[in-house]
Amino acid sequence: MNLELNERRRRVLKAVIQQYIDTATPVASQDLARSLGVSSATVRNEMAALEDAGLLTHLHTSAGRLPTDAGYRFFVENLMDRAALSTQEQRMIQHQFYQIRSELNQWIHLAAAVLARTAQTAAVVTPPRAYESRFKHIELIAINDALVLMVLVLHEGSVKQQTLPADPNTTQEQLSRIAGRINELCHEASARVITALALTQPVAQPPLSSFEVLVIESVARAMQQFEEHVNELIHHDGLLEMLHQPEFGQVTRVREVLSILEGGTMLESLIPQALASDGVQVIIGGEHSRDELRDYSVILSRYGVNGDVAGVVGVLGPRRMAYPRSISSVRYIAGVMSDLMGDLYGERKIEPTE
Amino acid sequence: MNLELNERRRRVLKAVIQQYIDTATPVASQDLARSLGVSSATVRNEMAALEDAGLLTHLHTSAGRLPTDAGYRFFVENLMDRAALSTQEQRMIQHQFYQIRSELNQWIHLAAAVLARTAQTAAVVTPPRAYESRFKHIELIAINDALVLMVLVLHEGSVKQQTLPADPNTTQEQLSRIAGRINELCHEASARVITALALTQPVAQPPLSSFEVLVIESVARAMQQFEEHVNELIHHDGLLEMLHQPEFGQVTRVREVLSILEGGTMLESLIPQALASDGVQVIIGGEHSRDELRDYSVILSRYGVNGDVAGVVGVLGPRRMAYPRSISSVRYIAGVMSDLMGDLYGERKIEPTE
DNA sequence: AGTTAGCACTCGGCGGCCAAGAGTGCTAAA
DNA sequence: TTTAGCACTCTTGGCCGCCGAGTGCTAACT
Repeated sequence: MNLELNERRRRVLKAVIQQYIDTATPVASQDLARSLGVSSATVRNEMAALEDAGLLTHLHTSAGRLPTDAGYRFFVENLMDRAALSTQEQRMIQHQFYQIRSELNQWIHLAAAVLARTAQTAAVVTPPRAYESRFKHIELIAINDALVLMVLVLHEGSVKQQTLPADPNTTQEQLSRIAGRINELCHEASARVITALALTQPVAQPPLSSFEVLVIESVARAMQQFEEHVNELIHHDGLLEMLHQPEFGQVTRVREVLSILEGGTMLESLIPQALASDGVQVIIGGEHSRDELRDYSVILSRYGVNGDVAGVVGVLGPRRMAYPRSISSVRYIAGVMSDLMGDLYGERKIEPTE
Repeated sequence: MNLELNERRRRVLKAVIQQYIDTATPVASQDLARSLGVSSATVRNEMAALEDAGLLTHLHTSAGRLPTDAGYRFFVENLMDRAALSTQEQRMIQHQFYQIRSELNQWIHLAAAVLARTAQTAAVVTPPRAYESRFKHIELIAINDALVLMVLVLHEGSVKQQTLPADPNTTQEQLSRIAGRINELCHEASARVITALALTQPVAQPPLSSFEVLVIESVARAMQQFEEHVNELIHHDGLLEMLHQPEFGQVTRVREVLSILEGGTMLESLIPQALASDGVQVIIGGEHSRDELRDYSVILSRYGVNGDVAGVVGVLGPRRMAYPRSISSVRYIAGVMSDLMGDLYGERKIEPTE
């Protein structure tokens, strides 16, 4: 399709899209005549041709032109200028991540906030998730006579906590010994292996106490739950900024976007796809498989350590989105997060256990 | 003021408010005439008297009446029927909390979700916070050659995690020994005490290594940060439900409420106040000190263990809020959460260290 | 004195109408 | 191939008048 367009026609298309993204109003032939050095009539002819090609439309006869999904797609793929972040912006972002580098669970908050601000739309981030979680460490801490706090650390660095009932007279030393034993038994094991361990009492000396079995079962359950639910957690930010866009003039739109962000829409179709692909994904309006996304565009990228742990960052906005800027922002943030995770996991490789 | 109102006048006020809460449209004298057994003219006279008393208004001459802030206040304090949750609802809620009783950090999510659903507005919940955090336990786990994951457990059960740089050749056994030593040194100490510990190298044998000092400093900093920032985390839910209310017909309202929930408005004035008071607080429209809250009502309650750890649950909604139902819901959820926390902390009392 | 029927009056909301303006499509000339 | 000119289309905003809802007041009734 791109071969059919001569240079001037491309220029017209590009100008229409850029101006429409900028002003949110259909662009008239007059608007482009001066900057292109031709008359408005000529521009109209070109526009009509672009409309025949399916790249532009208009809402009614006497209205200016605006891009179709195909128009945006062509723009994103062939026309747009890369809008790299300024070095100053890059430094600021780097600096913010550097400041919280040690607090892993704040990464996604920061990423969403920064992305929402630089791309000027709603941002979504899922926490990093290992392809298969592995047990790293467990700790048992007496809370009171009857309760024990179990802190479970997984290989990719996530920490889960849970309380367990305990025998009234268990001391902290006993708990530490039990934790030590379980740490050895479960060393580097996957959820499946640990589940098996809890079921088939292993030939261990001395045999496992009922409390030890309980702990192992809890570990297995927590790891399973984690694997199942971790990427159901989508953090988002920047909704407020996006509401300033004119497409959110009526509340039904707001409800729509809220239920996309907080309902399961993103998870069910977009996130898995982004996890499975390389590079930055751009999905425009009607290209979505889901009807409720028809009026929105989404830009997503995987981040993380190759073949190890990964999550997704991206933005959601109206079809009329600042694609160049948004794409650059998503790419950049994904890069920064990947680098950070590389520092954490880089030196180590998970090798298959069997 | 409540003495001036005779029985029938109270009935009229109550009926007006209940119907207005229900329908969101000003109520006409005709609407009440039948149910009160008098003519509409009589009702009009009563309404005019209630308007003189400042409890009702109307938007223009030919419109029905609606309550003023003072009217709502009088209703909440003298007129409304307590709307206890049905035993079935109570059982459902209890059950849901029971299912996640072991996962402390999910409490606030569940509380917000349940509250939003039962009260049918936006719910806000802050995590529990101890009046003064105390050190409980620390664990150091090798992540890779150069990084250590520090897991810090505070007395009230919250868990903080952080990565630290380490000497390249530190083994897990060494780390465990260091953790053990720090656990003894910091036992039950407050942030202040630990900060002092890091500064004034204590007379310890053998003297603290530079890594040990780093860990202690990190613990102190994490505890301080926690104390300062913990109730800056407000979780909210139910925004989407609330947007169905007719007062959110225009997007500016939505923006308003979003910036109340996500900006600092709640934290700065409402949360501290709720933490400092007993029972359920109801603040109606213009009673708020903050201008941006003028069109909203807030119902808040502290929850937690007496004198130990506490957080806040509550709802935010339009002035025209289902007060009876919302108040009961907030009270009930606060009770459930307090009970749960009692199970965790009840058996133990924090005694002052000096 | 309290209650009620009756009635005039007020005000918002809605639909219809018109004029203005924006922008196109087409035609014919350069 | 480009462009000037012009008729045509469609939206937008303002204005007008009607209708209905609901009140406030007065006078009659109990």
